[in-house]
Amino acid sequence: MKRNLGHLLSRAHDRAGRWMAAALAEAGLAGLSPSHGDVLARLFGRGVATMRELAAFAGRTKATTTVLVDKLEALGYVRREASERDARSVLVRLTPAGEALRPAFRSISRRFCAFLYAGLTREESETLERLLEKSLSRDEDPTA
Amino acid sequence: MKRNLGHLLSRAHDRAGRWMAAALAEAGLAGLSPSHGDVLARLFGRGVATMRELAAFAGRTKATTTVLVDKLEALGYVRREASERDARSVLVRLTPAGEALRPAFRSISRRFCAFLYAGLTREESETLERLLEKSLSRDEDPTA
DNA sequence: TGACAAAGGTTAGATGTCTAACTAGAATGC
DNA sequence: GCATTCTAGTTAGACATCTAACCTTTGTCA
Repeated sequence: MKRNLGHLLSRAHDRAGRWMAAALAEAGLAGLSPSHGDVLARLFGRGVATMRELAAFAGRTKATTTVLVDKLEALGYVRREASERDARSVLVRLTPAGEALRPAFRSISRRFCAFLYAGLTREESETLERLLEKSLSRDEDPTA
Repeated sequence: MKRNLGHLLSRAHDRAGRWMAAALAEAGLAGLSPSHGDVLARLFGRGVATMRELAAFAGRTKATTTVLVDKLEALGYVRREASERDARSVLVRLTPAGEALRPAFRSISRRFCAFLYAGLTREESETLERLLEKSLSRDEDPTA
C-alpha cells in the first residue's frame, strides 16, 4: 500500500479526460469537452431534459451547464424550449444535427470503455468498479 | 459490471479535489488549490526543485506550473533562484514562511488519506490501488 | 567552430469551472 | 390573499488549466 490513491485518481481522471477530448476532436467535434459529451449522452438517452437534469447528470453546477448548453446551441446540436408545466424551467432537446451525432457517440462510447478497461480482466474490472463505488458511497464529508 | 468507470473516476477525483480545497481553506490557505499543495509537498520532500520537476510531480504543464509558482511566490511561501549549473533553469525553494506550513501539511496529508480510504478495509485499499496502477500502466494510447 | 536542434521557462489567449449575486416563477403558510 | 421562501436558470467575475508562440541557453554534429 503506497497511500497514493489521490495521485492515482488524479492521473486516471486526467487520462480519461484527455482520451475523450481527443476522440471528440477526431470525430469532427473539436472544441467540445467531455462535459459537452455528458450533456449530449443524456439527451441521446432521454430525448429531452431540463438544465437541472443535465447538470446533475454531468456532475457540474447549473452555471457551468448554462455555458455548456450555450455552446451546443450555438453549434446547432441542441435547442432550448420553454416548459409548459413550469415557466421557470428550460427544456433542452436535440436538433436533427444533434441526432446525427448519435452513431459517432455510440462508437466513441464503445471505444472509451475499451480504453478504460484495457489491461484488466473482467473480474478485475468488476472489482475496481465495486471498490470505487464503495469508497464513494459513504457520507459526503466524514471529517467535517 | 456497469461499465461506468469513467463516471466513477470523475466523481472520485472531483470529491478528492473538493476535500483538499476545503482542507487548505480551513488551514488558512484559502485561495490555494490542490495543485499548489502538490508543489509545496514536493518542496517539503526535496527542499528545492526546478520548475520541470515540480510540473512533473504535480502532473501539470510547464505553463501551469509557472502560474502556480507565481502565486506561491507572491504569497511569500517560495522564492525563485537562478541555477548555477544551467542558466535556463530556475530553482524553487521554500521560504521560512513556506517551511512554517510543514506541520499543517502533514496534518492535511494524514487526514486526506483517512478520507480517501474511509469505508475500505486494508485489503480493499491495496486492491484498489493495485488495479488503478495496473490500468494506468499500459501504453499511453492503445487506440491510436 | 558554427549552424541547428533540443530543452527550460514565460507569456498570451482561450476555455471549463466555480461561487456569488441576480431575475423570475412556484410553493408555502398565516 | 399576500408575504415569505424556495427553486430554475442566467450573468459576472475569478481562477486553474491548456496549447501555441516565444526567448534564452545548452547540446549536437559535421
